[in-house]
Amino acid sequence: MKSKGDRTKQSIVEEALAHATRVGFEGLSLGDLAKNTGMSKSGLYAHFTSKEDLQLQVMQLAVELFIDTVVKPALGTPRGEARLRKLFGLWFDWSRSSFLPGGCIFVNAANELDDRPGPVRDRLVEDQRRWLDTLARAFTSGIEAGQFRTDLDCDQAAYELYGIILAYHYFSRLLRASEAEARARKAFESLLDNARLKA
Amino acid sequence: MKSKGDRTKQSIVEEALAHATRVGFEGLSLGDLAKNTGMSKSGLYAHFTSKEDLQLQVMQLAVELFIDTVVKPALGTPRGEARLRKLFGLWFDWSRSSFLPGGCIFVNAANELDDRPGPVRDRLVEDQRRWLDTLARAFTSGIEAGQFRTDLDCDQAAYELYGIILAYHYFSRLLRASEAEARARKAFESLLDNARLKA
DNA sequence: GCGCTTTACGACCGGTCGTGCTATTTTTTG
DNA sequence: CAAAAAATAGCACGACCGGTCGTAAAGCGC
Repeated sequence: MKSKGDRTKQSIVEEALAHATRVGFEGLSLGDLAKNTGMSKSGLYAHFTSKEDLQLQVMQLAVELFIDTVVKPALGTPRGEARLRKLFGLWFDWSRSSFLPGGCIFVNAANELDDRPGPVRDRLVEDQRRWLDTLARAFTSGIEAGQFRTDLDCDQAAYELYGIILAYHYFSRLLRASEAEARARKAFESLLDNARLKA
Repeated sequence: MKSKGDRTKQSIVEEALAHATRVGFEGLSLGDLAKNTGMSKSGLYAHFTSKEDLQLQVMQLAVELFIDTVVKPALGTPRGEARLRKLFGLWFDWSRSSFLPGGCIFVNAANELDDRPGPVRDRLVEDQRRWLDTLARAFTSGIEAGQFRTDLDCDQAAYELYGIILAYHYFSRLLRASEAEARARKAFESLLDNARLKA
């Protein structure tokens, strides 16, 4: 029941998402997008009320894709350490998915928007809080399952885990370091080790 | 023996550095800079051969300031753990210094330039490699001083340390989380703990 | 304080930006 | 198949972009 307009709009936003991973949200240009989608600038623009509207829809699509690729599939694995491993592994798939030629859009956006107030930033912050909460809760579940120390600071663990993810992004994207993933996985194991109950 | 031109040029680059921490290197606009420095656009532009030239000089200044505020002062403390602590502490001063209202310029630039080839990116990569090497060597010194495990993977430790720094930047700048520094320091202690010789 | 050099200015270039408005084409519906 | 509705194109706008002029003023060694 999707109209023609809905379909073209979807493809525009997808193209914009891919482009945004490379040039950022502000770097998106309606002219470029029109060229890449084979449309006229005005024909493309008619689907949105403003550039900011476009940016918001890109964020929206990114969040939906992230939930589909990372969060939902992980819900199928048992709580605690197993789910944590799954989340971590799926994040690599996400950050390398064909939708995101420039790497994780959230990591890119976090840096670009941290000093630019507005609805796009607000939306990002909201969703990132949710994601960190998901990570923290995975640690909490690990405690409840008897896998992790009862005195584990779960928010702290989520902080450190996200640090590992950010470092991976930095090493692989800026430095083009081939060992980036191995380093991230090693750090992850070390983090889990510290969280575990000691014999 | 500094001429008038040298002085104004310096103040332009300083202003550009501060501005770049908020809007990025590409976001720098000659018109805005001219307004902020009270000059005409053409008068300002006469000091540079191109916008890219300006960007390179901003990078250059940032590196010099970083070496002065972080690297050099740390050389005064003994190698190994003490120096590592000093480097870590000084980095906070750096990232909050008045030169950088938008946070560490290197963290911002890393994300902005990771997909934009060119001399500015090349320069950044070179300097960031040096910085990571400094961190790794601090760990090596800790081994030689008998403070850390002999089987410690120093590059891995540098990776994880930079992850902590990146997470701090993310938590404080995007999420405006007041506990960001405390989290970073706790993670740092945990990293050192893992590096230390076990009893 | 003369005269050369450095520094800064205002005007202006071609180009691209986001964003309207109107016409035309295409899709959907009765 | 025609009428209504939706989608797209064409065109123009004001603003701003990086960059180039020729020229005037300020700095400075002699």
